[in-house]
Amino acid sequence: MRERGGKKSSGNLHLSHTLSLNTHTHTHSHYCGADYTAHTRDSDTSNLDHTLSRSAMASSELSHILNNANANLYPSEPSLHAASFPAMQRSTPFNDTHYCNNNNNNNIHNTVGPWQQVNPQFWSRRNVLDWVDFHVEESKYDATLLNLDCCNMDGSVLCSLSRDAMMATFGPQLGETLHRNLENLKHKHVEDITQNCMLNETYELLSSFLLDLPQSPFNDGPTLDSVIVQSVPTGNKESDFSYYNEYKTQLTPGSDNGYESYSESLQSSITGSFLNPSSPESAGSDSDHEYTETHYTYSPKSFIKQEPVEKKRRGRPPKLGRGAEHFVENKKNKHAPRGTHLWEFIRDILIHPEKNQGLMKWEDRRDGVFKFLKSEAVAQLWGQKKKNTSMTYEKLSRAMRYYYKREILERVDGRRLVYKFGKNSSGWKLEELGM
DNA sequence: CACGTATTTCCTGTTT
DNA sequence: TAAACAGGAAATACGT
Repeated sequence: MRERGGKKSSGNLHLSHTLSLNTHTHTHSHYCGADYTAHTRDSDTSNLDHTLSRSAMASSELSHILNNANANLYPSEPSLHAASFPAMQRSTPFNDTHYCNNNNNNNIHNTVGPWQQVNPQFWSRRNVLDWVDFHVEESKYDATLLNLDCCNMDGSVLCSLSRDAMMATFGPQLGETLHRNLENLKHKHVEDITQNCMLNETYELLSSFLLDLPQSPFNDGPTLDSVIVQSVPTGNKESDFSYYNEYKTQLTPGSDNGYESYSESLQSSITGSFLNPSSPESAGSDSDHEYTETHYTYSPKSFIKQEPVEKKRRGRPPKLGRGAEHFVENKKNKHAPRGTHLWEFIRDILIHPEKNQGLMKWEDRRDGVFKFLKSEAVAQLWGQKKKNTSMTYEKLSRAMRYYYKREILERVDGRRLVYKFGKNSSGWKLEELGM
């Protein structure tokens, strides 16, 4: 699993091995597809994945990529388990060069792990471990100086660590390297998500998208480039991440299942692209959030946390950046188009079962009862749509609960992750959809 | 600018 | 025990 081009670990401790011996928290081969006996899964999800994997094979390259990823992540599917990462790597602009921008090792091109494909936020503990291990080896750091317990965290926890926490955890030397690399990975992943999103929307949905824009400047003869350029975020991504990091003070340990983490991140970055062609925000740009950051100064002996310059923002993040606002204004005058609200977003995922890749499913199609299968992935997708990287299912579900009172949703008691559309919702019934 | 709406964030407590 | 669920309270963006 940690082949990395056959490179030997030059006397350094293999962290992943050591830690897994200590903790027994890891299942094996989350992403290599070699050993898949350890996984057990919800049968609902499993069945759905079978279905979706089949249907997904038909169309785009991204679907193909997703299947390959699923094969690695859900290796219990016998027909798919042989597929491997090359397709994924091809699909993402995320490359070794970028990843390796902090070091000069020649072996690097062969030694990066699958974790590099994935938003660090979704890393499993195993991924975190591999990532730390990689840097320990690259920097010839003496791993015996590391407290292995400190590596026992998943990506969401890792991402929530501030710079000084990283230093404290991994020591000044390694901590600095890791911090810098993590920031790069996070930033790069945001770009990847955006690019994936744009390309999918553009290629898959360009015609309907443009047809939907009677007032758009594109009527003069839009080009793919013009769409993409207008859609690329211009905001300060760093602020988005610090926003996320600083808010995530309560560290909720994420799933420890590597396959799930991979899957969810892929679904966040890939599946989301298919959804809501008419949503303005999905084509919008980052806003110039002015979230204040906590600043740190470093001195050899101490880390001094400086007080934030301003108070931290709370509540709803800005919908769109200025550039995109412009764009959307042209797109549709004034009124919020279909897909703007959370319940519409959820509905739109549900009414495109062939494209939702197992994020959600109908429990009772006629009654409008549905279930979140990958709640955190849906939340991430919603966050992606709203340009809010800190969205979680917990927060999304709070918004869902507000719908009960408005009768957009009805309660479904005793069933976790299950909701039902209420009388004030629309657009989901078979009749309404002409089916 | 005030106000209403629709979240988003945070929190405490409860249930599964 | 962790993950969901429930809702109150407050913050925030955005439209009117």
